Amino acid sequence: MIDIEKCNDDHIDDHVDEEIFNCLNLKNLKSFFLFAGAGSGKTRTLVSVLERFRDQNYQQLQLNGQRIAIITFTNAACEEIQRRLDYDPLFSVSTIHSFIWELIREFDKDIREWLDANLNNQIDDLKLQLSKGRKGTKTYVDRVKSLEIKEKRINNLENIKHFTYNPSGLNQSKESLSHSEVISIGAYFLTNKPLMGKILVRKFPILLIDESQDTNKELINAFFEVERKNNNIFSLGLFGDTMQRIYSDGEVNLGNSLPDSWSKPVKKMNHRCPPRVIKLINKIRSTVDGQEQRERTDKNEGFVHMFILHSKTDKRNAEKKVVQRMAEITGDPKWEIVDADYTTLILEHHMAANRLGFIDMFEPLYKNDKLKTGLLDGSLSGLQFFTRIILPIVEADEIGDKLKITNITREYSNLLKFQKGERDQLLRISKARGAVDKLLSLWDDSKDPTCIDILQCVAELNLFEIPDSIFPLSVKEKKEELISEEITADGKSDVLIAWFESLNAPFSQIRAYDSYINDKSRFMTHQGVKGLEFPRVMVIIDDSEARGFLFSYEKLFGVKDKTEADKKNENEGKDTSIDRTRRLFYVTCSRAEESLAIVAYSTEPELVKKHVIQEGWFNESEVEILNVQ
DNA sequence: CGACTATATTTTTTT
DNA sequence: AATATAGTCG
Repeated sequence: MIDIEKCNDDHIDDHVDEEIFNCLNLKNLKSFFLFAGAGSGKTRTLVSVLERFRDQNYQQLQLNGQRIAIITFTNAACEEIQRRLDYDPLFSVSTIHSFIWELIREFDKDIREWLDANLNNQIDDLKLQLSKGRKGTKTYVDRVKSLEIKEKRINNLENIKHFTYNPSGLNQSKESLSHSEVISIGAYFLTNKPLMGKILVRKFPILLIDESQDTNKELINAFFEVERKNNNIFSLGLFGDTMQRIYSDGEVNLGNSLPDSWSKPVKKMNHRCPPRVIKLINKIRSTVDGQEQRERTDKNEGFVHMFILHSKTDKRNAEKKVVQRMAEITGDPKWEIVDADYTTLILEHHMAANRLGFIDMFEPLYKNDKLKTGLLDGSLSGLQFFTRIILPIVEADEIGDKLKITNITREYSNLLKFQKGERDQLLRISKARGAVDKLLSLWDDSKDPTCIDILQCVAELNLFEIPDSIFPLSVKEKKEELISEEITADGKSDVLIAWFESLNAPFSQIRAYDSYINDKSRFMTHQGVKGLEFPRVMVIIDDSEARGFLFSYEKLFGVKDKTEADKKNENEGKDTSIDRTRRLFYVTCSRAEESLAIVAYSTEPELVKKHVIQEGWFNESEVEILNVQ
């Protein structure tokens, strides 16, 4: 009897699909806010409702030349939804940035006007700051530079026929808008230019927004405005969970003051996490809004375990130990080091670089603003030289795959680009083979050559073309010249010095970097895992290693007291850094499908232990202070 | 020397 | 957006 009731529990959210489907009636469109927590099957709802909608309305939309827009926060989420909708062109699935860009890109004249006004404001601000600030400091120099750039840009505005959107640190063209400009322009146009709203509604009668709690607040309010003006002919559908708001420009009170006409379905189930994890996240949430998720009846209980270590512990050893303990506790061999399959969540990228061992090549490039984005998305040509040519050759050599080496060489090497009807092809092939062998001899006796060594070797052999960005480093004994360039310190030598420092790292770091950037490693950031799920999750918490200032786990865990700013925010009913950290903690914990390990480095392990037990997050038996050398 | 002020630090988003 | 630290003023 009880079992049957429980089984039905797994389906308590089924009515939600129906409710949303009813909003999407083209004759009388209605907006909705779906409260959908972690693992609530939000994407499944989205997909099944849209498929049903398509079956009934395909022709009419086709006839009107209309589509359904679904906008997501990250590319990962965008791809996932596209895939699950079978890449049907009826659905325009895009990130919020590309969606807004597509909306505004034709309006060059209006963009120019907006930019002119916006740049003028910024220039005024900068001038004010310059007049108040101290001279000769780094910030002063940066401000002067920034002012120059902005003045140049504003003077050049009238020459720009078409604006573009390809902001990457290095080759940012004069025509390009930045990420935040695109969003701000979109919000401004939607609010102040009625035509824009009409175009939007005409093209996309239905607009669904994933992770709406993190959508830029000006923009989300602009969408609300469009919705208000287009009752019944436009449906705005928001999917979100306020507890998972982890970016600072989301609308704080989203969902609190929605018009009565909106449908407000709530999903209660969590289909992802095991009962023990759900108990934990409900508890973490209890002081915020008391919303509780229900567990599935068909899941194993699952595991949560917290390991507390002193901040000065050796982290590699500590985390090895944690993994061993998790294997013992859960009896799950996938926590074992031998065939490990768990995901480690770090707060900031450099924490992954430390753990995967590529910090030496990472840090110099990361510090340089022009190289930072390219480093993180793997698009730097100077690194692709190593990751796409050298690394595959080295890996092919390790398994003795001669054919693969030849293929890579043929694809990239100058030595194997034949003229038509050229003679002596065999000679050149053997020459190229000899050159590759020479290059590979750098790894003889299990040596780990530096990237500079490899670069110079390749240059000497004339084996592969060397990207412009690192070409100056391919000439041997260039070091002194670099240092003299440093003294002149123009922008370009900054970049070159960063490259020089980075490429002094051993090549093995390139392999580690490549695995991280191309998602082959087990590491992800706390903020980057939004919407994702993994069977085994290890959350690394370490304020002392983190550099940012947005989150403070030491405060959340009761080690550090509330600051004046926290008390002030609390009194004014505003978000405090503790609230913010709690939400991030909630997001990371709610990724786990089977077992969850929290690894907290603290200056006061005993205090942390006391606090997390007192909060009711963990039982005594689930918390251990590890002493690792 | 105490009091005050300026500065640096992070995540995600594109073609 | 919050705070530790470095720097400056009286």
